[in-house]
Amino acid sequence: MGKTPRLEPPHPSAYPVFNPQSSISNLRSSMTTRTRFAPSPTGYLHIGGVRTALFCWLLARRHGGQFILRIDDTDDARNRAEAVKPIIDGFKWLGVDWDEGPTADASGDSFGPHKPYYQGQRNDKYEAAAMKLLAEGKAYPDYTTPEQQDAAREHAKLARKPYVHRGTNRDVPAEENVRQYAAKKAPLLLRVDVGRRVTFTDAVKGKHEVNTDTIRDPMLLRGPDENGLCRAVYNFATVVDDIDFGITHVVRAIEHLENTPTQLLMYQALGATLPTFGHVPQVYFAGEKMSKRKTPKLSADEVAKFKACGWTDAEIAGRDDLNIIAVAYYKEIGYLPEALINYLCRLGWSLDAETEFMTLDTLKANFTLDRVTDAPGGYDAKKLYWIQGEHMKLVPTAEKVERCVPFLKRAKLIGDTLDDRTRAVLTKIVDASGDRIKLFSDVLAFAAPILKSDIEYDPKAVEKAFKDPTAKTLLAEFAEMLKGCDPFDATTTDKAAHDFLAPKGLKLGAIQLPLRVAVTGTTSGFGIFDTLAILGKEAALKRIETALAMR
RNA sequence: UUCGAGGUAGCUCAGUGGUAGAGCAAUCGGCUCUCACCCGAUCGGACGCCGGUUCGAGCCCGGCCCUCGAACCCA
Repeated sequence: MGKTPRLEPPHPSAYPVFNPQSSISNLRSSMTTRTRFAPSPTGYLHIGGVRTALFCWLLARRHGGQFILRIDDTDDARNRAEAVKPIIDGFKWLGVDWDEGPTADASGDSFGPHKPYYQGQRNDKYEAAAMKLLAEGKAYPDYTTPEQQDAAREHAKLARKPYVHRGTNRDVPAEENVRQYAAKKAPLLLRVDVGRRVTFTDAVKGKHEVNTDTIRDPMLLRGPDENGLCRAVYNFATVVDDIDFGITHVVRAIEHLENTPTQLLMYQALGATLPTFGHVPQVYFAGEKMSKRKTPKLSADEVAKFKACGWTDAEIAGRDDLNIIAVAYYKEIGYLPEALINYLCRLGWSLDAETEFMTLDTLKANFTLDRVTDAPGGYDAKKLYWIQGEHMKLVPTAEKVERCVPFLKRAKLIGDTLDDRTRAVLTKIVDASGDRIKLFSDVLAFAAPILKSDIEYDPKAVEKAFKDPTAKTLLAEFAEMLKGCDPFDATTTDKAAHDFLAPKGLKLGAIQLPLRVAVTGTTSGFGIFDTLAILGKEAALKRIETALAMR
């Protein structure tokens, strides 16, 4: 060990830190927790990313700090509003709010003391930081040709050794490098001192130690592009920004763990205090990293569900984010944001040995990095669905109605404006449906048979209900009794049914199915007497008549 | 190939040297009006393998196996 530099994270009270770009952050309270989530604009919000973002957000909220959103678009081709919008919309839907970052309209503007928060708009800062390192002799231009580098890489491969790149001007004096770089731009590399060890403690994964011999001289700035612009590479842009923003906890996906020693050297070169790092394990699907490509397309059932919601085949086909990997899918099929949040947080993190269901308040009050698990977690759709059901039980009827409305409108079961009478009917339907509505889109299955004026009889249901020839006779007799029911409410018709069946020695089962199919066209639904009541006497009797006349 | 991270019930996770746990799923039963809800029960495990330390190992040590990830002028 001896003279080995140790890059242990400081005690939290050591914040705030050196900040090369701004003096504002030096005024921060030393106890502030600042976290960030930095998605690259891919055009959809990945649920694995959401989980990481949730951890960051919860950490900031728990400690009264700030959560910052940053768009990592150093690869400038991706810097387009349409690629950012779905990400921002996803967070808005989830209710994950950010204290600084891109504006909610995804116009490319930012808000907050360190704006802009788009890396594509911050290259001047990266260049300034890199020039400082160049002048100090900590960075140097590399004039290695691609051919030379390929050859070196091939050589290392044959020798079965990892390729560790060192550039041409590594040992050239600082002033000379400044002169050469001014004359001819090239990739700018950080000089890594060999023969040293970098150690750090990850808040999730524990102690890590790396020998600098295995760390290549990392690129800070790329060589000039066709416009002569030298754009920063991810690793460097991230470090410059995290320092500038005063990030205290860098929580990100495990694949960044191996970037960390390199970034630590950058922090050191820039003279900055280190944040705490926490690397969270991946979300798996079927045993590997969850990705759009590996994830199943919509099932036939799901497609049917979307179509019932009023989607056309073309609309479904036109949305590549209708996929369990993207947040949009959950929104469109009617999940509750708090259920997705609960599930995602539970995936790879635990409150204790048994708690599965957690409200947002519980999460905000209890989230800690040290209970993030080491092992990757597999996505489990059934578990999510169960959690959804649990959260749905807590939603009051009025709110449930409100949140079902967009689905009913889309399916054209109700008009664009909602009158009081329709709202009253919907309330009755939602109320009668009870816990059967797991997803908001489920409301359609219960509402459609009642709201549609032209009843659609499912042939299979009809077959099943009237297979027994006595069914129609019974139903016709019972219809006569229904005519006399006044008021036509569930209690009255229920009593009528029992009065009708008891003398015959029959139970409700004898008439339940034919009656249900006659008035709804399907075999399932909520309570049959609730159904009759919501339908009203006239419509109910008319439907029974129609059913009796069939075949 | 090199480096890194994992492996406890079908799945997600607890288990911090002292008799292997929870939820979900599955199966069965009860309730009811079909489903859902609710209630009850059942099924679940050589803790990846081998060895070592220990009175005692899922936990500590060593080796191996398997899985995943990284090794880009991607992020």
